[in-house]
Amino acid sequence: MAMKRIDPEDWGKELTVGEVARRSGVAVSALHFYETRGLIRSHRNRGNQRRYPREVLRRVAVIKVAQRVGVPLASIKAALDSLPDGRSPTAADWARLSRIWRDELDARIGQLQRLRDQLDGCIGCGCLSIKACRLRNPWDELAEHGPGAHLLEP
Amino acid sequence: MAMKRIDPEDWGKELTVGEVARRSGVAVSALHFYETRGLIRSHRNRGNQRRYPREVLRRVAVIKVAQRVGVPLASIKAALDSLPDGRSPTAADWARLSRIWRDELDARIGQLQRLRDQLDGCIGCGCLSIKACRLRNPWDELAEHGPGAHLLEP
DNA sequence: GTAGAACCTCAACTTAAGTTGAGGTCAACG
DNA sequence: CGTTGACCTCAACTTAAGTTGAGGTTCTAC
Repeated sequence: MAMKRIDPEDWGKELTVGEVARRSGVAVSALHFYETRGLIRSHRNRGNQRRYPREVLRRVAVIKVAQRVGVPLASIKAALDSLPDGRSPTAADWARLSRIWRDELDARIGQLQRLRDQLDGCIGCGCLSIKACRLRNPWDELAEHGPGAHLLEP
Repeated sequence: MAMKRIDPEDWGKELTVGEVARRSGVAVSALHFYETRGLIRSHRNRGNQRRYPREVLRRVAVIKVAQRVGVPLASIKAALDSLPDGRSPTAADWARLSRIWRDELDARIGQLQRLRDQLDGCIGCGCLSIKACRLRNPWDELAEHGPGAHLLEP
C-alpha cells in the first residue's frame, strides 16, 4: 500500500524546543526541566540542539493535564514510564492514564466536598467560637484522642 | 454577678508551646514559624519562653482548616488580620472567614469537576491519541490561539 | 558573511511551608 | 544540686517545579 504523502515542511518535521514551547504553551526552561526529569526525551542535531518528535506535544499536554489534576511530576513520570516501550502509545494506553488520574481527581473532589460540608456545618452552627460546638465538631480545641488532627481527616 | 470559678490548673492557665503543639497537632517548629509569619502571637515569661492564651488553639485550628481548603498562609494571615482588634472574635467573625473560604473551596471543587468532565470525555472518546478528537477537545496538540494554555482553563 | 534570533550548559535563585541541627538557657523533680 | 526534658535563637536544609542569568554556540536570513 502506498503511504500517504506528507509535506516535509509540516507533518514530517521534527520540532525545536522553541516550537514545542510555542505549541504547548510551556516555557523552554520547563521543557529542559522535564527532560532532566525524564518526562520527555529529545535527540540532538549536529549542532547539539534538541529535536523533538511531534509526539512530544501529546506528552506535554498529558503532563499539563495531570498537573492540573494535582499529580506531582514524579508520579506523572512513573505513569508515562508505564507506557509501552517499543510502539507508540495507543488510545487505550492514554485512556488508562486518564482513568487513573480521573480516579485520583474524584477522590480529591470527594475530600474537598466533605471538607465543604464540615465548613457549612460550622457556618450554620456558629462554631469556631461557640463552646458547645466542640462536642460534635472538628474545630475542637481539645485533641481528645491524642496529638494530631483526627476529626478533620476525611 | 459572680464570675464562674475557674480552676487555675486548667482553664485559667496559659499554654506553653509544647502544650499548644500537643493539643493542636502542629509541630513546635511550625508554631514558631507561624509566629514569625504573624499568624499567631505569644508573650514571654520571665525566662523568655512563649506563653499562649488558649485562644491560640482556635486560631491554629482555623489555620489548619484553611490550609486544607488550599489557602496559602499569607492569605490566611490576611484573613486573620481582618479579625477585630480589641475584642475576641465572635461567632460571626469566624463565620465570615468560614464563608469566604467555603466559597473558595466551592470554586476549586467546580474547577476540578470541570476538569473531571473533560477527562471523562477524553476517556470516552479515546482521545489523547485519536486525531479527530483534537477538533473538539482540550488535549489539542496545536496551540491554535497562540502560545499558552487556553482550552484547559476553566 | 555577518547580524541577530534561537539554542546550549550550568549554577544559582525563587516560593511555600516548614524541618533539622547546633549551641545555649530554663524549669521541675528527686 | 544536679540532671533531664522543654525551651530559646539562628542558620541552613528540604521539596517541588521551575526561572533567571552568565557565558558561549548555532542557525537563519539578508
